[in-house]
Formats: sequence, structure tokens, C-alpha cells
Amino acid sequence: MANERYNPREAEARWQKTWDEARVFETDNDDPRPKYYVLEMFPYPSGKIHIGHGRNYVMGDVVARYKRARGFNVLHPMGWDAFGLPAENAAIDRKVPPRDWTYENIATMKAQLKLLGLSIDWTRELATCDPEYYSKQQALFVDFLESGLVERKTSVVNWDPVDNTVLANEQVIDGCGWRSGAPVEKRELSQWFFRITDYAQDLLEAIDTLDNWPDKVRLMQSRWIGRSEGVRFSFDLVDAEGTAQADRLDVYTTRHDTIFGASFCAMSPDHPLAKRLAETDEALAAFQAECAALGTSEEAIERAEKKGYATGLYAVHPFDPEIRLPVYVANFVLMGYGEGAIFGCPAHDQRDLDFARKYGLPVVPVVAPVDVDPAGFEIGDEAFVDKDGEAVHMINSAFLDGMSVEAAKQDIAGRFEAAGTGERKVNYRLRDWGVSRQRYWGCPIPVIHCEACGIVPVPKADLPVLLPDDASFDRPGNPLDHHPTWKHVDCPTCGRPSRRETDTMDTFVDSSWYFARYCSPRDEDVVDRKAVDDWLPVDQYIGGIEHAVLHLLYSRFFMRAMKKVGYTAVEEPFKGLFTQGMITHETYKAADGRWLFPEEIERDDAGAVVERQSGAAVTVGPPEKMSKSKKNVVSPEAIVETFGVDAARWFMLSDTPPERDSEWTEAGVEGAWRLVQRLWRTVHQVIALAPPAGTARPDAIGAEATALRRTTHKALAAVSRDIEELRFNRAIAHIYEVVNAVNAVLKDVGEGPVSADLAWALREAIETIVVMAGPMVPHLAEECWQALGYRTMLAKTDWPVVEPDLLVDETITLPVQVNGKRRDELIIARDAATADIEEAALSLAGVKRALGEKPVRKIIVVPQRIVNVVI
RNA sequence: GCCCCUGUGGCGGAAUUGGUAGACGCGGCAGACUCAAAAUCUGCUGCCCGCAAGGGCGUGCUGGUUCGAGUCCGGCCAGGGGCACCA
Repeated sequence: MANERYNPREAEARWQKTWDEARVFETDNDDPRPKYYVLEMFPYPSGKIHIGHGRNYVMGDVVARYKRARGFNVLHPMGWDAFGLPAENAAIDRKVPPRDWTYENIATMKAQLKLLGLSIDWTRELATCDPEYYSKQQALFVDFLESGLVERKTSVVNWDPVDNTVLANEQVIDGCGWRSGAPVEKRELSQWFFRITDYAQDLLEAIDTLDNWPDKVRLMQSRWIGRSEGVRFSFDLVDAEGTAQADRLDVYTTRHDTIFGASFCAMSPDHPLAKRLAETDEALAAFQAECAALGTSEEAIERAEKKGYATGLYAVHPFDPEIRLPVYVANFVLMGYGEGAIFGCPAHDQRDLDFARKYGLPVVPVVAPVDVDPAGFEIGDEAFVDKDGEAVHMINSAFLDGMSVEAAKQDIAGRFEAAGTGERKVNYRLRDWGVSRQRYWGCPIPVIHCEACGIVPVPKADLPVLLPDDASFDRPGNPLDHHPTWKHVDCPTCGRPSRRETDTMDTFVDSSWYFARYCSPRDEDVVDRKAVDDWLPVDQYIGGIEHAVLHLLYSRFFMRAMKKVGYTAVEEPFKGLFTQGMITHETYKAADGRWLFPEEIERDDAGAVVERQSGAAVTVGPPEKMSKSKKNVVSPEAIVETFGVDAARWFMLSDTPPERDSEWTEAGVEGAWRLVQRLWRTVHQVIALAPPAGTARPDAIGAEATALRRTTHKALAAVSRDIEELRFNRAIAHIYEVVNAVNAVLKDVGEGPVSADLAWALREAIETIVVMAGPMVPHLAEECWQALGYRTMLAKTDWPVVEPDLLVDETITLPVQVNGKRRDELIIARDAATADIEEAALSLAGVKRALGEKPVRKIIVVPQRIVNVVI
């Protein structure tokens, strides 16, 4: 028996079946035990998964299995983020309907995920493209619309010319579409928006409560929301002759203290006033066209030359009517932020300085270091931006001179408010979330446009608005818009022929509330209020850092919106967040530029990497994120076939801290495979010596047995803490320590007889190892558990209890330093008196040698830590 | 440009948060078993000097605080990430 090898292929399939049949992972909402909700970000069904996709599911699974053993009612569901553009592209390329393509992929990926042995409640599975799901989403949309959380507005939007759709700000990365990578263009369109900005302050403040989130993500969200405190005020305008104009110019600034340093005003090319002026000014119209063409492309931002067009208008300085500031239309002013217009203070803003230098405008410093003569303070190529504290003060600023920047701001803001020409204002960088997408494979927006009634939400009784099955993908644009009949409906209010909204929702809407739907996945309503209130927030959410401001911010908004319309009392969806690193793999490239799969290469006799088939040399690239395009992927099927999934799981969890990227190597899986076999062997060696399962603890336990028990219980405490903190690499190291200790005892014992107490301690140790390894290598652990004589499932077994007495040693080893350098060590009772420790330390050979003839000046004894002799 | 994070053996990484640096794993070397190989087991494995006992050096560089610094503080260097005309 002991020499038999563990056969994962047979055992893994058998245990997966056993768990399924016993329905051990199905979760009951009415279970009275405390709840624990663990969730990994659900996958997009893109085709096949590779082993790199498995890491976060395995991590979540370890937590789920551990929490179950700790007595929690654990919810661990899975579903599919199933709407999205790739399905449409497949329809175009391969003439497969998006639905068929998506469901085939779901079937494939589900089978692959099942190979991983995840403890998932599959009865709660959902797919966002299922009418069962998106009908509820449409109901939510209608609720949001009726309570003012959704609005339709015309604005300049990001247009992806490749995907032919609008993108939200969060989906534009470096001026390019997040999916297509194409430079984004500006277009003015009428779109549906979620009013996320209504919650800007709340979303910002509540970040402080998310103390189980990575600081990095919290910081990214804060900065994305981008609160700034400033002043909005308006300038009177005059023409070149000084004639007053009907228009005024509203601006926003956070540096109102620098108002006396203003030398121009500038407005965005998209500013309403600029547009109106352009109607009678061809040169301005041409300038605007030039700015629009530049767009937000990467190249444009990099060149970033400040350009402006003088409108011929002048702004009257609010505190000195003699000062007239030329008004420009400038390419660097954004319509979407503040008022779409600014005043420029070149001395204290780099952009304004660049602009002023180009157009020969005055540069007057109004803030200067207190220890510098104001008369001699000049600005060179760099704006002077210091503003904090007492080291700088106001100059050249009439009544502000000598004040701190902060005092000057207060003074100016007060004067504006007193005069009624301006007010203090908080601005946010966050924009409303545009959700209209001109695509087919998404959730239809349940709205009807009626010429008489305007915008009419589809009545809930008429939901869902189903996607047509017979859309065609043979020409560019939105297939729903092209469909011969789908969009023609009668107005639900007046009955007149009307037009159905043909835009679908951004797929990020789908993923903004799926975690709430899992709580009552078959409910007739959007959610079951009690179920969401009980289960949410998700206790531990696991996913990639790439969603730091996308999905994770949208979901936070969604919970607040759902609360507003009465579906839940919960505001924050995710109590704990963990962002795991990616699995990487070397890349292999043949001389002709073809990428090669890892199984297509081998090492020749000289150790060089060559193509298996031809023996031709291969260029080995550094480890990169596994991706189909570079072929540096490993399939779960192949790994399961050779090593079993437990070895793969163990390897994924070992060595590298979970938040870091981890390199997949053949050698690494082999190492994990050896551990699997070693554990199996050790279990059988112990069984041969140990008493049967459930044998009572002997009355007398000797020194050797106690030492083993200490190792066991210390590891148990450490592993428990490590799993709670998701530090799986350390948990594994601690498991190895007990395995090594057991093997050391076994070696010691050899063939000879074992005392009853030691045999009992060996069984305790090996059982503890099996239970601790259970969440990581669940199939092997079940198999070992049976071998150890248990007839219950490990998946239903409680976590062992630590005996606190065994965590503290009676005698300890104190390092003894002389002048901070370790010279010897002292083995002494844990609670020895300081005087005894000092005496014993000074008599140590290593200490004496280091002391020589020199007198001892001081001895520092840190109880249970260290002794330092100072000479 | 601004902000954040990370730098520890040949490699992945530990270090009770100021107290024996290198746990645990991989790799390597030597040995046992074997006709042989695989598998497995045992020992060694930061660098330098030394037969040894022992000593010196060592956590990116550099200064500081401390009896004591991988850990705290200042300055610098390198790598990674985020934001990028947000007024």
C-alpha cells in the first residue's frame, strides 16, 4: 500500500462526482450559520481557458473550502459575463450567431473549470446574455430612469472607429479604445447616462471604509473621482473698443489667489460661445476643426503644443476694471471639466506659461518665496507652483499682498460671494457614465421614442425586450438599427407608431450587479431583498487589478442606485478585495517569426532551446502574461492529464505571493507533483505505525511527541492565519515544515517499535497536514482522509482546534550579541529572571571570546527575544 | 511631468512588524539504493579567508537615528504600475 503511487486521474474524477452527488457545495439561504460570501470576478466566455485563468478561481476556492471548515455558510457561485463584442465579431467572421458562439464557449469553459475541482454552487450559475438575467437588468434600468438615476443627454463622446461604438471615459486607455486599441475620436451624440456623478462625494468618502481593499486600488479610485475645491466666477466681456457685450464668461479655478497674475482667458473649442462666434468667423471655425481632428489621439497628447485663437473679445478683471484680458479659444481647455473656460496665470501654471510664451503675453508672478525680493523675482521656463505654508506669500496683488496663498484664496472667494459674481465650488474629475452602445450583443435599453410622448420606458409588464434572433451582421453599424422590423413598435402610452431604442447597454452594466443576483438567482423580481441584505457585501472578492476603476467603481455606484430604488440596504458591494497577479510564461519564437506553443519546443543535448519537430533554433522571450496570440499558454487538460489538478493547484499557490505575477514552469509543476506523491507516501508510512482513527490521547506524552505536537500546532495556527490573509505561499511553507518534522520522526523511528504517545502524535500531525492541505489539494486530501480510516468527507470536516499551550516553548534559545553582533546563543527557561539571563550570557564561551579583557558597560535583555552585551 | 509600489542567495521568496537575515520550495553538488536509468532517500549549499576552531563581509547605493536596522528617517539609483492638458 505504502509503495503504491497516488493516481490523480482516477481519484480526482471520482471525488468530483462524489461531491456533486452529495451536493456539498450547494448553499442554502436559510442556513443559520454565519455567512461568508467569496467570489472571483466572473469570466467572459471567450473560448477556451488556459491555466493562467485558473489562479484566481483556485485562490477563491481555497478560501471557500477553508471557511466551510471553519463553520461558515459559504456562498461561492459562478457565472458568465456573456455579452460583448467578440461574439459579434465571431458572427461576422464565421457566420455563427452570437448566441450560439457564446453558449458553445460557456459549455467548453464550464467543463474546463470543473476539471479544477472548484467548490462552486453550480445551481446558482447565470449568464448575463440569458433573458432571465437581462430582463431583470431592464427592470432595473426602468427603475433608475424613473428615479432620475438615468438621463439622456447630448455630449461629446469617445467614439471607437473600429468597434463602431461609444466608449465611457474609463474605457479609453491612452487615448485608445480599451478593446480595439484604435485611437478614439470625438463625436457629439445623444446618449444614455447613469448619473454616477451624483454619488461622487459619497463614493469618495466611503473609500475610507474599505479597509480590506488594497491601498493601491483605493488611491486609484480617489484620483479617478478627483475632487478639487475652487471658485466659479464670471467675467464681463468687452470688445476691442471697450464696448460691453451681452455675454459673460464663466470660469472655474482652484487658484483664485492668482487672479492678479491673470494675463488671458481661454475657452474650449467646444464651448457654446466659441461655437457661436465661429458662425461668423471662418478662421475660428477652421481652428476648431483643426482641434477636433487632433482629437485625443496618443500622438496629439504627446506633441501637446498649446495653440490658441484670439477671439477679439476681452475679459474685464473682476477687481481692477482697467485690466483687460484677451479671450482666446485654446486647444488645451477641456469642455468637460469645470466651466469649459479658464483664466490663465502664466507665472503659476505650466500650461498657461507655455501658452503665454508662445503668444507673447505678460508673465507676472504673484506668489513668491518670502525670503526673495519681489522686485527681482522672475519666472523663467518653469512656472512657480509652490503654494503651501508660510514660506511663500502674495506679491503684486493689491489688497492680497503679504498674505499666504490660503488666506488670499479665502479673501478672494469671500469677495466674489459678497459681490454675487461667483461662488466656492467643488468639482470632480469623474463624469457621468455613458452606457449607450451601438451594438447588437448586449442588453437592449428598454425605452421607446415616441414623437408625441417623447421618451417612454417600456412598461415592466412588457419586459423583457428580447434581442431578435435573426439579426444580420453583413454590414457595418448597429444590427438592431438595420433590422427590418425590430425597432418598429407602437408607443405604450399613446399607441402611435414609434421607434424602439436600438442602443444596447455597456457590458459593464451587466457585471455591476451580478453578485447581487447570485443571492437569489431564480427570483421573479430583480433580487430578493432579504437574500441580498443577508449575503452582501461580498466578504472576499478576487480579481485582476485592471478593474480598479472600471468594474469596481461602477459596482459601487450600482449598489447605491439599487439602494435608492429600494432593492437593498447595502451600499458597498465588496467588503474585501484582493487583486491577484497574473500567471506568466516564457515565449518561444521560431526564426521565421512564428510563435510556438511550449509543447512545440524542447532542449537539445547542448541545452539550447529548439523546435521539437525540426530542431531549429528558437528565440526564448521573457515571461509574459499568458495569451493565445503569443501561444505561451498551457491548457488545463494537459496538466490534469499528466499531473492531476491538485499538483497544478499546489504549484499556483506555492512560492510566489498571490498579488504578484507568477511564472509557470514545467519544473515547478513537477515539484508540486512530487509533493503530492510524497504526502501520499508519508500518510501511509504513518498509518503503518499509528493507532486507528479516533484513538484517545494517551495520558502521558513524552518529550519527542510533545516536540512534534508543538510543530504541528504552531503550523496549524500559522496556516490558519495565512489563509485568512490570503498568503497562500506562506501557508504552504508552514505545511512543509510539519511534513518535514513527520519525516524526521519516521526516519528516527525506522523499523523499530514506536511508543504509544509518539504514534499518537504522528497521527495527529499527519491528520492536521491533510486537513490543512485540504483547501489546496482537495482530491488528494479526501483520498488521504479515507486512507486514514475516516468514512466522512473531508469537505464536511471541521478545521482542527489549536491547543494554545503548545504554541509557547518552555525553554527557548536566546541569541546573545556583543555590540550588536551575534556571538553565541543561550538555551534557557522561557520565564528566566533577567539577572539569571545576564549571568548565563556572560559565561558563554562565544561571549567571553568576544569580550576579551574589556569591561562590560551595559547588558540589554529583551525578554524572550535577545541579549545584547555592550562594551 | 505628477503620483504610487518594489529592490534580500543561482532562482521564487521567508523574516513574529526594531531583536539569530536567508524559513519553505526550486536548482546545484556529494553520497545511498539500482546491472542501469527513472523514482526515492541522506548530507551539504549567501560570499570571502581558514585543514579546523573561528573570523570578516552581506538585504540596490549613500548618510543618519538606535544597545541593535532588511524593517524607521534624509538623499540618490534602478525596475514596475497608475494618471496624464482636470485649470
